[in-house]
Order: sequence, then C-alpha cells, then structure tokens
Amino acid sequence: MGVFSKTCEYAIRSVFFIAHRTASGNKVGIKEIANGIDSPEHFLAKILQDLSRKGIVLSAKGPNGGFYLDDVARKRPLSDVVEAVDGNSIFTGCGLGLANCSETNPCPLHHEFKAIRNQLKDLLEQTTIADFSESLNLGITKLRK
Amino acid sequence: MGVFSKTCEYAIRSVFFIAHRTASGNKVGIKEIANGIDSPEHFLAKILQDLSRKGIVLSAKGPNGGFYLDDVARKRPLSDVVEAVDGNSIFTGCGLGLANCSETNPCPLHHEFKAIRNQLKDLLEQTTIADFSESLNLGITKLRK
DNA sequence: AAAATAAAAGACAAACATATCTTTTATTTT
DNA sequence: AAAATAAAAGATATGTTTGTCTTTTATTTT
Repeated sequence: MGVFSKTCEYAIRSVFFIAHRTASGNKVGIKEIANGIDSPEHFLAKILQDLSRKGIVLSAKGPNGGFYLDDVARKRPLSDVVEAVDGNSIFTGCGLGLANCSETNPCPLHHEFKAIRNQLKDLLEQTTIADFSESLNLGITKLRK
Repeated sequence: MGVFSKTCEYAIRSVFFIAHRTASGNKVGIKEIANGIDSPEHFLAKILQDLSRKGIVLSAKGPNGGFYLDDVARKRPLSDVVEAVDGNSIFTGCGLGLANCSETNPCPLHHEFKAIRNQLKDLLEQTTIADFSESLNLGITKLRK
C-alpha cells in the first residue's frame, strides 16, 4: 500500500502530464494522457471528470478539446490535488487508525508520526503543480514505467 | 487511506497490547486483546495466526493458553511487524506508484519522498515493541477509541 | 479418559477500490 | 444543418481488503 491511493497516484501523474503538455495554451486528450502516464484510459477519465468538477483541471469538449490548466490551476499546491482525491486524512489521521487520537490522548506513535506527517504536509503544500514541469521538460524525471 | 493497512494497524496495536499485558510471563486471549484494542475479534484472530506463524508473536493452545511475547520478540523493531503484514513496499515503493522509479530514473517526487520514507524507516527500525510499554503502563498512551 | 479451553484453520460475506464498456451531451468544423 | 470530435455520465465487472461464522486441532484440567 502506498502513501496515496492508486487513484491519487494517477491524479498526480496526470496533472503533471497536463501541465507539462499544455504550457502554451493548447489542450491534451484523455488517450494521450493515459498513454503518457501509463494508466487505464477509462479509469483515468473518471478521475479527470472528478478533478474537473472540483476545478483542479479544466476541460473543453468537442474538436480540439481536451484537458488543460490555466495559470491559477498551475500554481495550486500538490496538497489540493491530494485532498481532492484522497481527502485530508493523510494530513490529520492517526498512524494506528485511532479515531480519537490527539495531543492530549495520544497513541504510542502519535508524536513520532506527527513529525513525519508534517514533513509530508510541508512538501505537498509548498510545491505547486508547475514546480515539476521543468524537470519533465528536460527529461530528467518521468511519469510512466 | 493511512500509511499502514487496517490489518497492519491492528497488528501493531495488538502487539503493543500483548507486550503490555504479558510482561510477567503470563498470556492473554484473543477476546481480551480484541476488546483491549477495539478490533473485530475474528479478523484479529486471523492476523495473530499469521504473526504467530511468522514468529512475531508466540501462542499456546488450551486452558491458560493465549498469545504472549518472550524477550526476543519484545526486542524486535516495529519494522519487523510492519514488514510481516504489509511487506516492504512502504520502505521502497515510489510515491507515484511507478515500478521503475529509481535514483537514475526518478519520478518528479522521488528525492522529496526519499527523505520522508527514510524518516519513517528510521522510526520503525530504531524502536522496538518493548519501547512503547512504559507509556502504556503509565496510561499516558492508549490503544483504543 | 472425558470435559473444557483456546488457538488454528477453513469457508463465506460485505465493502471498497480499481477497471472496463457503452451511451449521452456539448462543441467545433464542414 | 450535418458530421465529427472529445469529454461527461452511467452501468457493469473484477479484485482486494476487511470482517464474520463454523469447524478442527492441540493442550490442560478434572
């Protein structure tokens, strides 16, 4: 089990891919995205529909349509993508799954986990979708296989 | 979705509970454990059967039987428990789910994730089951609700 | 030896995550 | 207006995780 759900992994990868491919105002279709990030096309379509409804990605129907990001969407932190798909439990939940775990009523791992969670939180909140485009442009990082 | 699977959460909580309750050579039954950590009894039974087979916990059948830990088992790092249940993907897997992600072929989040994963790895490898007994004894930490 | 106890094992069920396929709606191009 | 395009929506399927119930095996007590 990863840190994110499979759905969320596809979501992040697709958002990176869309940002990378639509930098100059164009759009990219679902088939191309699915191929570009190596994901099941129809499953990804569902995910992008959801992200579109929530305003994380933009979309246009018809010829020359597809998915894209405007400047506002590009500058959203990764945490917005994660939260849209997996909710905020990753930022707040107890490591041992206890519902009432808190500072005053902690589980044995509470404090140790807080440090790790905060580091993840900071990473996701302090980087934007756009931040990862350059290394993709340069071919230094990749989104499939 | 938590960092660990539900199964693994129950496993860790039960191992802490057993360590806490069997410090002086006695044993504790499945009903008492399930109640003590607020988990489904029969589901936990399966988990403990598995942990028993793998030598993480010890068990004895019959009257006055139950689950317990000896000194060796008490001193095992938490990483052994996690690995027995969830495997080692949590220590090695790519944050974006890419099979071939590596140092030389990284995903966009590779380096950032490595830091977080290593912190988790260190936490789990450097603490033992026994390390958490004292705060449980003192009632400072808890394993249910 | 018989009865009682408690884990081990097996079969099954429900819920959720993941994946596939088809139809509909909106938009653009001709 | 008709045809083509592409996302949106709906229905269905598969797989995995989580959870429940029953039977069996091993051990101890009487």
